[in-house]
This record gives sequence, C-alpha cells and structure tokens, in this order.
Amino acid sequence: MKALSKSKAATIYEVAKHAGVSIATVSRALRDSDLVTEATRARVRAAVEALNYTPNQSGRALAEGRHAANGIVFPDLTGPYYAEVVLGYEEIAAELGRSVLILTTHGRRDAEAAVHDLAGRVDGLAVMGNTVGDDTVRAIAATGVPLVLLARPPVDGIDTIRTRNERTAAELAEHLVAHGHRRFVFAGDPQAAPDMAGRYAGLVKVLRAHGLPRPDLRPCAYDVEAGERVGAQLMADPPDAVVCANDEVALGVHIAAEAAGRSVPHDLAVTGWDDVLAARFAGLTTVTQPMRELGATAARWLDERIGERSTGPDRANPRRRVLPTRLVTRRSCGSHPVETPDPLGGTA
Amino acid sequence: MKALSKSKAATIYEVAKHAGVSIATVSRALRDSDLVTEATRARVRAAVEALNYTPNQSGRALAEGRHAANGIVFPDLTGPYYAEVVLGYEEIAAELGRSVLILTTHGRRDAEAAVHDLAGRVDGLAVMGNTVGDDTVRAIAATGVPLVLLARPPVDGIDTIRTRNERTAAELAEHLVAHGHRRFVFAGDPQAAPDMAGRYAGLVKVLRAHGLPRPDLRPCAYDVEAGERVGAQLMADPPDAVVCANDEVALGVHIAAEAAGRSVPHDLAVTGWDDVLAARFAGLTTVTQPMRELGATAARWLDERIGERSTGPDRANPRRRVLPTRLVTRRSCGSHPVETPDPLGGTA
DNA sequence: TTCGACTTTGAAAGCGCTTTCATCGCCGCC
DNA sequence: GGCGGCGATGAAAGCGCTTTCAAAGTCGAA
Repeated sequence: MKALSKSKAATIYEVAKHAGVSIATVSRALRDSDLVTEATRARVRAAVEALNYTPNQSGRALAEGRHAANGIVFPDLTGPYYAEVVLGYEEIAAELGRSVLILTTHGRRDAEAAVHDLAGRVDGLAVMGNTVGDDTVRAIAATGVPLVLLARPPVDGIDTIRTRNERTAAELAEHLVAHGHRRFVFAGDPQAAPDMAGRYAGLVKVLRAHGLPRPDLRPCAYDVEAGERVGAQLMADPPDAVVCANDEVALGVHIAAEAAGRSVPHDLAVTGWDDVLAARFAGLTTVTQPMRELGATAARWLDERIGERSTGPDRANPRRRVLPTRLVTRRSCGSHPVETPDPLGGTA
Repeated sequence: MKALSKSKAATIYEVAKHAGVSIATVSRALRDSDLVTEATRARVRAAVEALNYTPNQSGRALAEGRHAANGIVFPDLTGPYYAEVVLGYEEIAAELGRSVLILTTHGRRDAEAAVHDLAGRVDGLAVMGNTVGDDTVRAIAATGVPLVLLARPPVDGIDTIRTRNERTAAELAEHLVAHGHRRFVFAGDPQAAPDMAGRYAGLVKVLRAHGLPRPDLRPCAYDVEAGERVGAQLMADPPDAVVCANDEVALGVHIAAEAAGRSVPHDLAVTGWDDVLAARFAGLTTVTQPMRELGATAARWLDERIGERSTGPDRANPRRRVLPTRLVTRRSCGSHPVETPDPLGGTA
C-alpha cells in the first residue's frame, strides 16, 4: 500500500512475481478470462491491490492492435454548440468502451499535422466542419482509420452527418418576409463554414423568390463582440432584419442596437441560430439543432465501421444523414407576433 | 497513392522497405534527427507519402515510455463551465505537445474503473470536483501519475487549484443584505460539490454576522428545470432573496417567479454563479470565474510534474492555488441599484 | 493402476516503435 | 599510402501487454 516512493508505475511482471504466477496468468485474471481458477484470480487481485497496478494502455493497445479510443476534431469549444456535440459523442463512445481524444484546431497553424498525429492514436475519428482540408481527410481515410464528417460537405466515400441548414433558413426567411421585412442583412461568413453557407443560401433563395434585393453580406467572427461591431456599423442606417450566423452574433447585434437607442424588434428584427440559453432570455428567434444527437450518431457509426473493418465490406456505400432543425420564433423577429404565448419559451 | 484496398495501416517496416532503408533510419528521418542525410530523408518522406503512413502512437508511446497525452475528468460538459475549463486545458496541453483525453463521469456507475483505465493512458490527469472518491485519487497518485485536482478540497500531497467561493459568496451576501434583504433561500446542494459548500458557507457566515436567520436550504440539481421547480415551490411565500448555486438554477427561479406573476428584483432578488452568457441578458447578478485559466493552469502544472518525475524531487510540497472570482452586480439583486450604468454589461 | 481428456498454467512470440551499439565507408592527415 | 576519426546506417534489444501453443496437473473411467 505504499510504493509511493518508487514513483515508477508497476508492470505486469511485478504483479506476476508478487502473485507467484506468470504474466500470462495475470493478464488472463484481469481480463476476466474463465481460464483461471478463482483462487488464482484472488491472488492476482491481491497483488494488483498491493502494488497499485494500473495496466499500461499503450502496451495493451499495441498487443491488441486497437486503441480503444476515438478522436474528435473541432474548431473550438466556445459556446454550447461544440460542447454539446462532444458530450453526446463521449457518452456513446464510453458506452462502447472507447475513450475520447479531443483536438481543437482553433488558433493553430499545425492543425493538419496535429490531426494526423491524432489519427495514429485512435480507432476512429470524427471531424467537425472546416477544421482541416479535404486532402487531410482523404489521406487519413486512406490509412484505414474510419472517419465521420460532421457539419461538413461529404468527401468521397466518407460517412457524413449534417444538420439541416438551407431549408430551415428558408423557413426563417419566409417568416421574416411575412412579418413585412424587406431589407435584409446577413451577419456571418458563408465562406467560413459549410453550415453558414447553407444558411445564407436559404435566405438568398427566399428573398429572390419574393423579388427582394439580395441580403447585405457582413462577414464576421462568431462571438458576441463581432456581433456588436457589425451591429454598431449597421445602426447608421438600420435594415429591416439582421439574420445572424449564430446566436452569439445575434445577441451582439441586439446589444449594439439597444445601445444605439433602437428597439428590437420594433426598429429592426434580429435572428440567430443554435438556441443557446441566452436566446431564451433575450427573446431571440432562432433555430434549435440536435447537437447531442449529432455527436452520439457519429460515435455509433464509427463503432460500426470499426467493427466492419476486420470482416465484411468496407467503405463501399458511405452513410449520409441530415438531422432536422427547428425554427423557434420569439419576439425578436417581428413586432406583431402571430405566436408565442410564453415569452420565454418560444414555440414548439 | 492508393493503398485504399489494403485497409490495413502501413507500418514503419513497409516504409523502410519502400525507401530501401532500415526502420531505424525511417524513425530518425521522421523524428528530425540530424543523423540522416537530406537525400535519405527525402527518400523516406517520399515513401511515407506513397504509403500514406501514419505512425502508430501506441508503439511510440510504449517505446518512449510516455503517452504524450493528458486526461481530464469532469462530471458533465453541460453548461459553459466545464467546457471552458476543458478548452483552457486542451489549449495549453496542445502547446506542450500533449493530446487530451476527456472522461465524463456523469451518469456512470463504473466511474472509478473508468478513471483508473484513463490513468493508464496518460502521463498526467486533472480531476474536477466530486467525480471520484478520495481513495481513487490516492490510488492513482500512488501509481506515479501526476495529478491535479480542480475545484475540490486537497487530498494528501496532491496539487490543487480552486476558485474562490466562500469569500466571494460572503461579498455577495453582504451586498444583498445591504439591499435590505432579510429572508434568504439557498438553492443548491452544499453536499453535492465542494464549490457549492463554500458558497453556502459564505452566505451562512454573513447572515449570522448580521443576526439574520439561516438561509432556507433547497437542494436541487444544477439546471434550469431544477431551478424552475424550486422557484415554483417558493412562490407560495417568496423570500427576499434566492441565492442560487449557479446561473442555470437562478435563471430557472427567475422564470418561475415571472410565471407566478412576481417580479425580479421587485418582489424578490435572485443571484447566480458563473456568469454565463444568458446571465447578461437576464440581468442576473452573479460571479465570474476564470475557468479557462483554471484549465490552463492545470495543464501547465501537470507538465511540470511530469518533467520532475524523472529527475529531481517528487511530490514533496504540493502546490495549491485559489483563483480569484469577481462579483458581477446586475439588476436582479435589488430594486434600487447603486451601480451598473450599462444594464447589460454589469460592473467591473 | 493406467490412460486419455480436460483444465489450468507457463514460455515465448510479436504488436510498432525508439534507441543503443556496432559497422561500414569516407575523408583528411601525417 | 595507410590510418584515425567521424558521419551515416543497420541490427537488435526492449517498452508492457495479449495470445498461441505446449506442458503440466487433475480427474474419471476402464
């Protein structure tokens, strides 16, 4: 019960010696093989206890030819969006006996190398959005590591899960037009992420269908501060509606508008995307996405692909899935609400 | 450039054969050792490219005797709190050349075993709050894996980083008392987490100092729904102030109060903890914590401990740090504000 | 009592990599 | 022209574990 001084972790050899058996027996006893006597198993367990043994998982991974770990790559954890995806992913991966390695590419220049390195540590990898280029994705897929792309356009024969952007954006746009809005601004960068491109496209399509002018495009980062800056610029000559790439931007625009003495939705409508908690309190019209499910589905698909790898057919027919999203109308989208009895709840 | 059909990842042996060198040379070429000719290196690189080689990190870890990975254990990613901590941790770990393995103990019964397993995959481990018992913490520390505890009372000689709870809670309580509040409720469970215990203790101390009755203790979970339930119960006979364990609970109470026709802060004050984005929009008085820094500091300390392990002295003198927190007063704490020119910003 | 069939255990190979140590050329120098 | 020295490379050991294969016990039946 001491061993504290040793500072070097015990190995299976020491456990074997302590228990008076071979390392093979120790391994079997710990793996719940029924090839060992109860008595032997007890002795081994006692030795494990005494030496405070923790199996080295690298050794195990090497011997088994698998890592028992999955990776996930995303731009950043900021905001609840990615956090929820990761959580759903981890939950299912853990159920399936896999650890989860995370990697954010946020402010890195060596992102591609880091992802490659990660690929060498895992049995399967989920990649979110525009974190790395298609070339890297293809190269990793070619090494045989199962991959699933999240919120990103499909690449070759690789499994992909997305959320519905264009159609729900169109629905949102129709709603705004029905409110009487005519001059639109889109705050966000369609080039920055595929999701954003879809949202922009949905908006553009509807405006065109109604013979309205194209939205004024204001590329910006995806945080409150960026929204505030865009909002402040707009306040000189406010449009009818500002469709924002996500809730953070929308909340920033909201703040800027009020700071400039404009009222939302009286003077202008503002909408977001993601339905963060704050959206509820700001009365922000937005869109909910099943983020947890996005992560969970990725983990399940990967597990299946990893299972397939040894047997059966390989990446013949890639899986594709688009998860539904849902418009949540609150008061920020227009001054004459047709809905929303509960100002905090939003419509179902 | 194909190898797609193989489905089996290339090893260093195949690269060596392809390049016409030994595996030692391949290893050296890839590790940027200056022991190889530029010409050789180029040949190796070409072979790596051609075979789409990704080094197996388990093999490397085993050979090097290190994992080049850190772990972090936390209850759940829900809410921005843990996400931010993880992000700060990952950022620094990545800078230091370490991957990050996450593990949530949320709804698990085998949490202790999972943490043990994780300990066998990493060079260092951060453990948040009440995720696992002290025994497990001690057992892992005894194996020689450097550990750092976050938001948790110190255990033996193990490094610990916390945020200031009791003192800032006292400050908050003083503020509320100054507002004239007398009957307090604490919504949250001091038994559930050490942080919560500290917040409760700070409140109790101040009330006693003022000769006021002890707060009415309402244990609850830490999400909006739990807050709503507690809030609904309280509305029959509203107290002067509801001090909540975190912002989510506070926002729930807020919702329940308004649903019951009570106004915050006119009829009762509500305060939270964490300063989530929504707190700004709900005008919630709360406390900010340097969560990112919490994670970042943990990653740095671990790196140092890992470095020490080979040389120098071991866990003789454990490190301890308490990160400062800061009261953010907004309108929810009292109806006659002494501060806060900007209703959305809060005071510095 | 003896033999075969199980059951339990041990010896050893091998997973993919790093690294020490030895070897092999090659250069410059005496 | 021979030799020491050095730079580049290869052979092989070993990291901690799992697993195959063989050996050693154990038991029941003949």
